[in-house]
Amino acid sequence: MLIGEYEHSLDTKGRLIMPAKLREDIGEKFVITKGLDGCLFGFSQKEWANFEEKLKTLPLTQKNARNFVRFFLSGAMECEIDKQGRFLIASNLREAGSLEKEVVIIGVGTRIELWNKEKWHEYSKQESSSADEIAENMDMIGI
Amino acid sequence: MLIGEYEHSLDTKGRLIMPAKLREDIGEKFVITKGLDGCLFGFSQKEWANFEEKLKTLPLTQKNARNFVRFFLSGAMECEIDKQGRFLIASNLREAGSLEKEVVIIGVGTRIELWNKEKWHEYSKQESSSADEIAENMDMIGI
DNA sequence: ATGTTCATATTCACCAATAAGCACTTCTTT
DNA sequence: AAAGAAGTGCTTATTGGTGAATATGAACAT
Repeated sequence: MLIGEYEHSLDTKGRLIMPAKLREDIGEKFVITKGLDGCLFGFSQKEWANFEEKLKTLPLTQKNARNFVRFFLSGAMECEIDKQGRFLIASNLREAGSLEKEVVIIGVGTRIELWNKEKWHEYSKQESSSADEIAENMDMIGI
Repeated sequence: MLIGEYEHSLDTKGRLIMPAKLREDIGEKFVITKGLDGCLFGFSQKEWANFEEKLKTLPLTQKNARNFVRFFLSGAMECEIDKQGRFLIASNLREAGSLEKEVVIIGVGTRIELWNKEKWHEYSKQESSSADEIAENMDMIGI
């Protein structure tokens, strides 16, 4: 289970540390893609296979679905973690995720997400302030 | 059953004593997350597993669900109690719970809560003054 | 009261994770 | 062939997490 929030920075070559606590779960090789809400997604090989399966079931006949599939697959790349715990993010993905220097890496259960630090704080500030909504959701799933 | 109110302080590295009376129930490993009303929640592994299962069923395609899952999982971490009865709280969670030095730990049945001491006293003062109101609500659940 | 035990507080030293800089290779472009 | 860009790997310094040692204080028994 991937959880937690970590802050690290890209080096001059566009590499990023994979936080030690996520390394085991994400695996030595994993896949990153363009994500939703302006971040990048990262999947372990297992979860990626899972995700691919789901994409395959979408009807090619629907434009929506075609777009959705294109978005994820065209924006995907395989990453490998080096001996020092870093991985390289291709420049097109760095751009897609607005990653410049400071990056926030979060674990979201079955995937990780990479965020531009400022964007993340903006986003999470906004979200956690809607505590009532959160409480309602908690109700829904029974906490 | 987790009950009681305890007051302890963070050491310079951000570690906190788990009160002896809570240790057995919460377990050696447990999970803390951002909570509501400005405190942190702590769940035993069993309670957390339950919660995780439910989160997994939420759809990636809905923004609401994404927000909710992000809030809890990115704000969660697994803690382990060391031989001396302490556990480390990651700095982002210390910040989220406004924990500086003095911390109040309370047992709330299925979970514990960590509060900034001052905030807790403020909150509980305010709440206990409305004890009548609470009593009325008890009606609701048939006490 | 005295000694004993247990829970907690505090400090220090060590080790692992990370940040940052640099050198080397490969590939592309000119 | 030379220069530049991009990718890979190494080395060093720093930070922060972990464990050990010790001190304090409360609860309890004698």
